[in-house]
Amino acid sequence: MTAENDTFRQRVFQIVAAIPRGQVTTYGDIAQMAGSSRAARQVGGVLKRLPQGSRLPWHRVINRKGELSLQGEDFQRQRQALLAEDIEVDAQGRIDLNRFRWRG
DNA sequence: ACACTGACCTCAA
DNA sequence: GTTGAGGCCAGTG
Repeated sequence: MTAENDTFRQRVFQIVAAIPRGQVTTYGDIAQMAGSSRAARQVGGVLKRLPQGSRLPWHRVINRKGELSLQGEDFQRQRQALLAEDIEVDAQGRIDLNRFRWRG
């Protein structure tokens, strides 16, 4: 966590913070916006290790298939957070990207 | 510097 | 519709 290595993480923070309420985007898209188009996994890594108490809307980030990538209780929490902003998520965690995807 | 991990993605079958 | 293999590359220890 040196000064230089913070750039990717910082960009991810900034991009995720910019996702409007009621919309979602994908790990891959964030990676691309952050300037490293093939670092989709890293976006997940960054969000996984968010400091507790962060107000970043991490729940608005899903995978390319339009599904939540989390499991268990985390899955439930993300689903509730999305439903709370009127995003339609079925029991399988699927979302219609054509309707809720954020276009920057 | 090295080895390993993984909230991903693409493509092939 | 599914599954699996292979690649990707920023974190982590």
